[in-house]
Amino acid sequence: MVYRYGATRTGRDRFRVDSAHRENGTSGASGQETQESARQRIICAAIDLYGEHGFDGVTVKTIAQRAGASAPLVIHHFGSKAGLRTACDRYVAEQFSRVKTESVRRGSMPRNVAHEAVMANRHLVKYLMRAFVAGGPEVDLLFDQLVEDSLVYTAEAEEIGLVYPSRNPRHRAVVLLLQSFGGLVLHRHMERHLGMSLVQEDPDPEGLDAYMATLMELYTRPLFNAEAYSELLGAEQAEQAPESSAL
Amino acid sequence: MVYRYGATRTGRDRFRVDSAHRENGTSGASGQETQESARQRIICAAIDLYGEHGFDGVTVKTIAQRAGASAPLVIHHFGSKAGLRTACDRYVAEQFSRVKTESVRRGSMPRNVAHEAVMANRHLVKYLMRAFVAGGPEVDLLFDQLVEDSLVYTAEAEEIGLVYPSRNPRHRAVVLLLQSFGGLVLHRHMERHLGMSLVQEDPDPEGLDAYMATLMELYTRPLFNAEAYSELLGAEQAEQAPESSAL
DNA sequence: TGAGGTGCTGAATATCCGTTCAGCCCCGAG
DNA sequence: CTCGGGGCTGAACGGATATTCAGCACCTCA
Repeated sequence: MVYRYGATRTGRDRFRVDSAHRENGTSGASGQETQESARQRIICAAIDLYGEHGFDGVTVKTIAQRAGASAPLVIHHFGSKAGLRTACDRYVAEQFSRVKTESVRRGSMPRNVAHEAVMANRHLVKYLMRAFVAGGPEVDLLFDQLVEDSLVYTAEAEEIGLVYPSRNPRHRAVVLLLQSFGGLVLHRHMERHLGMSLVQEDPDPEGLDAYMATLMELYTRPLFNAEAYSELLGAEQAEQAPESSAL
Repeated sequence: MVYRYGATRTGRDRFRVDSAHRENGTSGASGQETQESARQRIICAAIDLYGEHGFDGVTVKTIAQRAGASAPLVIHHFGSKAGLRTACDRYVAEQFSRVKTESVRRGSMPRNVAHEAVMANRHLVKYLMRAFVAGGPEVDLLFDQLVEDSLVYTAEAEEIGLVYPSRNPRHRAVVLLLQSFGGLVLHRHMERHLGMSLVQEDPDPEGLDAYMATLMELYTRPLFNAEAYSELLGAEQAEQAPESSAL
């Protein structure tokens, strides 16, 4: 009963990381990998269940069962439930960095990296969203790295003329990242309203196209009329209202 | 030891709702309100603590202590912890609708409503973000109402010429709402990177201005060069990549 | 063959937490 | 004054859960 991510490898799954790639816990781990090590199975099960039900919605026993192991074994390997949590954080961070390095080695266009990486590793992303709202040292670091990567990619895109420059590229990167993740964290409501979300099992193409079209509209055309806005702002007497219904 | 929201009423607090406004549980509740009822105190304490630590991070006992009551009293009033949760959901939804109706009665510009409402009711917003990611009937309904409201406001803004029309206003409203809430849900990282967040205690003005400037830049000027983008898209052979690093 | 070590488990433990119970205080009605 | 009831509490209960413990199976090396 070995648990395995996903089902079939479609064309879009180029970016999926191999879940069987073992992260060596102790340096001299005597290799015995006729099949996935229990430690690895536990981590994968935990990531899936945590991503689905949140950190507090899953018991150690449930994770162990899903991994085909016993609860004490989980403790044996990770010391405690918190230890498992940080192990998962580390594992996810490592996998994401692997995705990144592999995609640059493959010479992919940077503009595809993030999106395809998300699509191909839903479990990891779902976990990551939970982790981002919960916070934690490992995961904060990962977020920071995403900001840096985003800055690099955006700069490259600027040079091609694909992206317009910003007065404060770093701030723009952070805000864009936060906004993008917002749609993932609240995928529940995205599913309810748009009929799809990026992390659901089988996103139907038309819903995805609708979402992408909306994003493209938002990002290729202005939303506010800047002149009308500042005009209106000047017309109102003392109302200090720097922003609009966009929160 | 009566717990009370906030401290002093500044000019910006026009939109704050009166936390003492009692929601009548049983219809014929014999009124005895020399001070805030315990039921109300418990709800306020729960909203604060839930918003701060999440639904699973707080015990009934903690809530009771904060409200100056005992754990059994919480159960006595709400039946169970889940009952308290739905009572909080209902209360928050009611407060938000109150904010809305009061602001329209006051004749405020709709474009200010959302932003100022957020600023003035941080506890409610913090709770709401937790509730949005957790989901639930009451809270889903509230989200849907926010979408509808946003549609109305945006339509009005369109007529003034403040906002440009969209091919699919509803989709745009949903995506904008999700993106905006993303920044609130992940306020942790917004604080770490921008030095402020909309739900923190005392947002320093310069950080807020920086954030607003970033938002305005994003919403008044295009981010992508549409021509360059579609050109690039046509140039690439079979790469089906509908979107970019914006996730 | 035996010793030791590793991976793993079932049962037991300790703790926490939501909930129940029996009863107190206080106030208003008869 | 007495009765009754509502608001409220301390103590106890029961279930769930992370963690510990003692030991089993198996494998390796002497």
